[in-house]
Amino acid sequence: MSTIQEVAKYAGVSVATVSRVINKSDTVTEKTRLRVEKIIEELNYEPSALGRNLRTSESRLLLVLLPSISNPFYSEIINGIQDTVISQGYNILLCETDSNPEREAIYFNMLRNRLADGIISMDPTVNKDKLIELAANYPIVHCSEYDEDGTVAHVTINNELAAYQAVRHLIKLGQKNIALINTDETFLYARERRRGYEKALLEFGLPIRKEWIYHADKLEFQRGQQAVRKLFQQDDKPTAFFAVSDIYAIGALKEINAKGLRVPDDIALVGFDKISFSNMTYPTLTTVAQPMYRMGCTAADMIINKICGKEVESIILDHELVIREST
Amino acid sequence: MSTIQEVAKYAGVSVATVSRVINKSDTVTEKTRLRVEKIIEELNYEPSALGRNLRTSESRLLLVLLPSISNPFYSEIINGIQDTVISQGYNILLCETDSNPEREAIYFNMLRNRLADGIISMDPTVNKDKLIELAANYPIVHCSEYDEDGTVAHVTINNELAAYQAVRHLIKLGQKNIALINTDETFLYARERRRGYEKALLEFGLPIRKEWIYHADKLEFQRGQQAVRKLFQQDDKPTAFFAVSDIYAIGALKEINAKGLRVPDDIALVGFDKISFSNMTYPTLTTVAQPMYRMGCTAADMIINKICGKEVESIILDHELVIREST
DNA sequence: ATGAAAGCGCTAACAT
DNA sequence: ATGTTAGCGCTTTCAT
Repeated sequence: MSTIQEVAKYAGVSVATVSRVINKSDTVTEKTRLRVEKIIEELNYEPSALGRNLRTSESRLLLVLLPSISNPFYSEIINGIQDTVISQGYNILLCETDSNPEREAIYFNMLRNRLADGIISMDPTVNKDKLIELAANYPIVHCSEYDEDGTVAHVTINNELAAYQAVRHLIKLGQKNIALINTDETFLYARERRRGYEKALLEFGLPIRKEWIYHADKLEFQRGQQAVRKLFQQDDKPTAFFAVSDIYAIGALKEINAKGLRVPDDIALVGFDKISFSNMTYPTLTTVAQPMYRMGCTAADMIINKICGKEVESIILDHELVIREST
Repeated sequence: MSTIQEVAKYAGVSVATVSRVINKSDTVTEKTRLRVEKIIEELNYEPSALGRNLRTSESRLLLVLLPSISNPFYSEIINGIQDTVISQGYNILLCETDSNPEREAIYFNMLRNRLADGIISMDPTVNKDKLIELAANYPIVHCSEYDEDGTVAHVTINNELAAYQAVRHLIKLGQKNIALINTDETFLYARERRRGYEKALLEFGLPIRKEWIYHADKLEFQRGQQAVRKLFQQDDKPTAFFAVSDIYAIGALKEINAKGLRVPDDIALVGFDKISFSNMTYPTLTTVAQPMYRMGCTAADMIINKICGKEVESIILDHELVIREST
């Protein structure tokens, strides 16, 4: 690997001039520029980001933290982020945390280390204190998930309202026995969606039955199957399910079909996220669509503004209930 | 952010000693070590990776290139990589290329830049010349996909054999009219699996019919639906499908169901990859399982060995035909 | 056991 | 328009 020194030497100029050529300063004569560029080409020289970053103390790298890449929900968000940051000269690196505090700490450290300029986190706040402390000194925004106490700027949807509308939709269809398939309530969205579910029930005079609220721990299809199995073991069986993720809804659907019951005639079902799978099931899934691409773009704009020292406000985007065959 | 200088100053020692404490050198007295550690704690000091990397010229960061994170096939591979590299003091950054040469170039440059120590690529070789040139000077291994001309070490399965076995399975079930739903043949696995498909047909005296080989361009469910639609427009209709990805197979299944045909009675169907969703469909999908986790571990071992200057050999892992309800 | 000092590759302030 | 030089934060060699 050649260095700026070698380029300078062979081009017969100083390193400063080479640096000027690389950084497109306009105070270099055409002739010099061409000579330097020729040498750069010949030596196959590439400026070391390490040296540059150490000097400028910026890396133009953004970290995107996500619990797991196997949830297709994140894909579109990432596309939005990617498209937005690239146009601004940044790049993103995806960091899978598994919601594991140790892994999270590694990525947090990359920020303190100056290896990255900012973090877009889609992770529930595993290490809350650390995050808040970090966010005070470094650019961090939350996307989709966020910290309820609210010191960190975020972009998200109104999860409570979305869940409320989904459940109200079921109730208006005549459903009275609606179970909730929820995820781990360390996720804020899980807590919010439960609230929306409960609010809808209360509003229509339906009882909130603890035994009809199922908590899955991992976001896997199998957990949706398990949920249905468990809920159907009870004497009083629900006739409708609201799942906080399409992943669970798809698992639930599989189990309902396996029991010989028909959706939506015997059992109604609503999911959340409108992942692409949700349109491949039989029947297709009623679900809540989030503006994922736009959410990604927004998060990207926010983090870049933050890096530039601007104040950024949290943003709530619109969602939409997409009614398909399962209700 | 505090620096090593400040720590040295407050601890009343030289920066060299602080460095020794950080790097756990054993030539520091207990007493000094404790004093320095106390100051590090107090100042909330974190060594700058930038300074360190510039000095040691290593980053302990590995890049993992993948075409798209929305294909669940990659998830398990990444888990394998992650688990392996962490134990060796490395970290990975996921880079979504969209098989776009420009994006790929960005990540290639991170390697030349010394921002990363090595690349595990699951991308088809978009920019072949560049890759080969790079691989000559930097640690790169291919995982799953690879370069047929073979200068870059890789870990993969025998795609041709796997496809052959899948199709043979259909033939032994009495199927004579088997269509292939393939992906873009810039992917080597697409070319190999087609070869396996053709080999099986030839071996059992069945004709290879060009019009029964469908090429989808993007890896989306919809393409599987389209494939079936297209293939069914023909006068001579296939009665079985071999799809080179579960994604296509799932789309195909949806379309077959929509036509009122039954799987496997009317139409038989085999997929590839054994993604988790392939067990959620009705009926469940016969598919080819790859040892994804192990593939990830192997790729990780290979790249680390390469970084350490060792010679590494390409490796072929075993696959397995998983027979389920769709055949 | 510890310190002084060089230097990794680069940018930018200052000098010419 | 170009060169000289300091210094970003760290590790490591060589002295002491």
